[in-house]
This record gives sequence, structure tokens and C-alpha cells, in this order.
Amino acid sequence: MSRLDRSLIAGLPPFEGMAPADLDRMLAQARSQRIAKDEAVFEQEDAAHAFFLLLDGHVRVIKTTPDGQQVIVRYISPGELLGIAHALGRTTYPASAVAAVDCVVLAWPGHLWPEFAAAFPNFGANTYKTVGSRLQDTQTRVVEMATEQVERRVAHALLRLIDQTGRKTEDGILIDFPISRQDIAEMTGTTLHTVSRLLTAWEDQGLVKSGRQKVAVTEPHHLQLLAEGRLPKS
Amino acid sequence: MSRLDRSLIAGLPPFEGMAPADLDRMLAQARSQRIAKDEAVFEQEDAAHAFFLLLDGHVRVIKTTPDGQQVIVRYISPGELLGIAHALGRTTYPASAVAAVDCVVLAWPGHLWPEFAAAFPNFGANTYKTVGSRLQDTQTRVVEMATEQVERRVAHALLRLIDQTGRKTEDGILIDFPISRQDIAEMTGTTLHTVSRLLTAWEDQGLVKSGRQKVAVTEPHHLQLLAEGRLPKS
DNA sequence: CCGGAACGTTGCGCCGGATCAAACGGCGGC
DNA sequence: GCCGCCGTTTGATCCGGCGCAACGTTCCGG
Repeated sequence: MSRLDRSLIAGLPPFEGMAPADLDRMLAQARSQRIAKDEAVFEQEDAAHAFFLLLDGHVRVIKTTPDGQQVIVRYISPGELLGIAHALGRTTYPASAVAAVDCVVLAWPGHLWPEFAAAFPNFGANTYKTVGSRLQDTQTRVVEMATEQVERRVAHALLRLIDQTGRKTEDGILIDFPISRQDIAEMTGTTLHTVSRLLTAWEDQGLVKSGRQKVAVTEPHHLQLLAEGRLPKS
Repeated sequence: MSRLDRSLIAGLPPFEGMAPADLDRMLAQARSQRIAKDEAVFEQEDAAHAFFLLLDGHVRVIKTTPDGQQVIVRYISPGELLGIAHALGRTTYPASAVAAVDCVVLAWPGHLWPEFAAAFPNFGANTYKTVGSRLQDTQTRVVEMATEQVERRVAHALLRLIDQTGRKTEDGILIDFPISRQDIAEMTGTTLHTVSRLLTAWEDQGLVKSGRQKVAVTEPHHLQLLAEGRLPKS
């Protein structure tokens, strides 16, 4: 197995404030791993044998209900940790993580967590901050689901996506990985039909451009107004 | 100000595994405080100047949207921490906390957090575990909101409440603080009207007994089946 | 080049639950 | 003991969005 270079992770948020030597010590225990599109990084309910850092690609975190319905909990972008169940005292993954495109991750054995948290206090603190802001995000989503109707929820979801992973193109800000109407529906608790209707309506108004597994937002500001519900309905 | 006795907090989950002397050191910096029913422990958006331990009573954590709608994020029971925004690197409270009944809390100045986390590793670890399980709970709630319809959501909410705060009475398991249909509606993202209709329907079937600001579950197992949607609809 | 699968679009009917409206009943204050 | 208020009940109506179904389109493999 090839040696991992420190520059891979130096400067990423989870490692903020760590000494170079400590980065090396962490890397020495990491294993780099390729995950092909549509393959799982880990599966819901499995024993949490490892935690991961996404180096390249995008990952969907999915929860499946007993009756088989799926909900996309969040998308992970490069530089973020995933599968940190161990840090939170859980022994099993609460969701599945699936590669949205071909991905590269670093993997550490889960049992190293307490060791790392103790030896690298900045790493621990950074992680807990992440968990805190994920808790925030999730609570905000509960509020959204409880108070907003579908159109605004979908608008919010798109805005979050372009914020996280947007890439400028001549069509506007493009979501940087293949995403279907079904995916958006699973993020917002609706059906692909409704998402399709919304997107075509928005496309007619020139707010977005979308195609097969692809969405680009041309008028983010206008979409924002829509998301916040201060738009007279045409 | 009167001296706080160690027995107040010894044995509570957040202090699991701490030395008695350390409990005393923490208590020495705490201030005990009474909060009258319907008063706020802290308010959304305020600077997070303190974190709290609920000693007695019950507290509602509420998020309010820009247009004034409210969502009850969770209920806090005695022995739980609240207002721990500081632990998560936030400087402001993301929600309000309102006493559901007369309450007693301990308050610590927020700036002590890093000190405590460093000096009492068990305390820090316990807290992060709590945050982790709250993240879990919240994600589960997102899944519920996205996939279940109102009846099942309300059933789930009641089951969680009796699980957290249930007290046995001759009417069944009673929720241990005053709770209105409006409150339940704000927990589940529906209206008080719908909650009222559901409760009367359930009362007719002998599943619950409810009255003004009071709900008791007489048939938790049956309600559980309903919550899980494996009940032929009558 | 062809055929099939996967993804997307669109029309239609229906229903769960929100909204609006009104009246009731118990509890606390005076 | 009476009054007023707050929480609750119940009815009537309306509509957003889901379910279903059919069709179009792009992509991929053979």
C-alpha cells in the first residue's frame, strides 16, 4: 500500500489546528479506498467498524424505513467526515452511505476513535463542532418539513445543494453530481412526479435548467425568494 | 446563595463516571435558579451566555419560524442538559426553552465549557454522546415526517412522550406535565384540529384518556401498532 | 442499428388533512 | 356564584399533492 501524503488532508476542516506530525501519525493508520458509483461506503445497521473521510466525489447518506421507503438524510462533500457513529457512542451505523459518483475515501478502524480524540484534541473538537452543526441542520429540516409546503421545501433543498456543491457553468450554478427527480423527492418527502412538475414550471420561468440527472439553477436569488415564501403566486 | 449538595447531580447521566471531588468543583461554579411555568430558560437567537441542567420540571424546546409558526423540537426531562450551544461551537441559542411547569435548573456560565470539557473528560464524553443521540432522534424524526402520515406521527409522538415522562395512574400512563392539542400539533407538524379528532377517535376505541391539557395512554401496545402502520384500518 | 431499460413528463381523479367557522365546557378570577 | 377566557370539539368546505397510468426520451448493451 502506498504512502499517503500529508497534503491530502492538511487544511481540511476536520484537521484544522493540528500539527503536521500529528497528521502523519493519523495518516499512518489510514487506508485509502476507492468506491465505485452506486456502491456503499457502509450500510445501515452494520457494525460501525470504521469511520471515513471523503477525499473525492460525493456521497448520499440514506435512511431506509422498515417498509422500504428511503429518505436522503444528507449529501457529503469532499473534505467531510462520514460514518462517525463511533464518536457518538454508537456501535452501529444509523444510515447507509452510497457513492453518488466514483469516490475516494480514507478509512480508519473505528476502535481508534477514542485514541485519536484523546491524542489530538483539535481533531476531536472539530468533529464535535461538525456534529453540532449537523444537529442544527437536521433540526432546521424538521422545522421546514413541519411548516412549509412542498414547493418551498424543494426550493430550499436545491439551494442547499448548490451551496454545498454548486459549480458555475454557462447554464448557471450546476449541482456537481448526477441527481434524479427521485433523489430530490427523497430529500424533501414528496414524489418524483411533484418534483418533475415543479422543475418544469421553474424552467418555464427561467429559474433553472434541468435535464436527465442534472439540475442547474440560473436564478438563485429568485429561487431564494420562492423558498422563503415571499413571492406573490403568479 | 446556598451551598449545592453533590447528591443533587451525582448519578445523573451527564456526570456518569465523575469523581465526587470533581462534582463539587463543578457545583461550586453553578447557580441554582427557579423558572416559573411559561417562562423562558433562554430565547432563540440570544447570545449563549450559559448552559443548564434541568433538576426538576419539564422544558419545551421551541423553534419559531420567521413568519411566527412554532415547532416543538423536543422536551427536556429532569437530569438532562439544555442550552449546550457552547459545546457545539455556537455562540447563540438556536431555539427557545420554555418551562412547561415550574422548574429548577442549574446554570453555568457558557465560557466555562471548554474548561470543563478539558478538566472532566467523562463529562465531555457524556455530553457528546447525548448530542449524538439527539442527532439520531432528530434524523429519525425527519424520516417520520417525510414518510408517515399524520395519524402515525401523532401516535409516535405520544409514545415518545410516555416513554420519556410517563407516570402510571389508574387511567393508564399519563404524560407528566400539561400538554395541549396545540402542543402535540407543533410536535408533529399538523393542526390542533386534526390532533383533537385523532384523540377523540382513539378515546372512543379505548386507547387513550385525555382531557384539558392532559393525555394518558391506556393501551400503549395497541398505539404502537398504529404508529408502525400495521393495523388494518377499521 | 435495434431494443430495452431507466429516467422524465403529463393528465386525471381522489383523498387526507388544512382552513374556516361556530359552539361548547371547564377553570380561574373577581 | 357568575363571568370570561382558553382549550377543545365538531361540522363544512376546499385544495395541494399523491397515486395511477400512459407516453416520450435518452442512454446503453448487444
